Amino acid sequence: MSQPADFMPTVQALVQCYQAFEAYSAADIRALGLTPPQFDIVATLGNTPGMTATELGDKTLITKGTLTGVVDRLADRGWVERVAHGSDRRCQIVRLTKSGEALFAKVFPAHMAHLAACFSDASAAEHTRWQAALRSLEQAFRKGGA
Amino acid sequence: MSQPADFMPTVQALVQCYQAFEAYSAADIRALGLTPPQFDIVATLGNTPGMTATELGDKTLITKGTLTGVVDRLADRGWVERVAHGSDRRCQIVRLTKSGEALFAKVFPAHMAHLAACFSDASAAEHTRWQAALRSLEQAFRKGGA
DNA sequence: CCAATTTAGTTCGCGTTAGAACCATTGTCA
DNA sequence: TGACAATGGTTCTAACGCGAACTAAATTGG
Repeated sequence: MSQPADFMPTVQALVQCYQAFEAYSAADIRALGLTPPQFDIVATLGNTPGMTATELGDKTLITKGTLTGVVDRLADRGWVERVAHGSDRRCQIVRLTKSGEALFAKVFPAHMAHLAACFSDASAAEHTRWQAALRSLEQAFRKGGA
Repeated sequence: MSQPADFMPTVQALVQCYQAFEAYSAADIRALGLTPPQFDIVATLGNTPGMTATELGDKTLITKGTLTGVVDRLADRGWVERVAHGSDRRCQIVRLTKSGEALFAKVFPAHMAHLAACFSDASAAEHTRWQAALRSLEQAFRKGGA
């Protein structure tokens, strides 16, 4: 049986790593005038013809209740719009407006460049190692719940 | 120069791994009748004589503005109390009440057991590998910000 | 073809979050 | 000692976050 002393350092390392990323990323996004979920949605809608709210929630891991409010605020600022779905009157397509596309063209490359700065001297082998570790750790949590 | 195609898979793996952990952990904590930050505070105060709010915030990574509200709700339920600091009238010591200690004795081992289930067949070598990967990735984000 | 179920989104309650403004107390230093 | 900065907490605002209850529309099964 696994003891707390064995696995807690791993859990703490995960939490601290994530929070370091989150702090680094969020500061940049806020400086660009968006919140992290707002950026997430604009980035997901960029270069697409739009998608249903459910699809958007699946891709961004934002639950539908939260999504309504985030999309509302983006719509208030004129960056996204809701249009009717052709065949299913329950659905609404959320898509970027012209102004939203301009925003995407500005903030997406800027944020990618900001993240790229962290990895300027990371090798492909390091990325492989990070991804392998993270995916196996993720599996542990998914399996544990089963 | 590092390209998004190189590092985005790593970032996505981190986010997904963290969210898998968070979902797994939070579901158990809520079933125990607490929210994740509340558990964090009770766990931090357990087996201690109490500490100042600032210290508590440092250990739990909860900002002071948020901490006031979380401690308020824990105090409303009778699990923690604020007592005056002997020498500095600005400080308040937050500590578990008798009832809070009983809660800690119940929920802390329960949650540790819940997490342990994820790692029942993880070797010490795997933990070492996970921690090394997470710490080096964390360094990338901290260095990037400098 | 109609009742029962499912699905899409919104709304609501409660709690968390960061950051900024604010007050009281303490520390610094000239 | 007396202005002035730093520190400890609270309060405020705007935005998330989840789960549950709710409405409307579509699907399914008899």
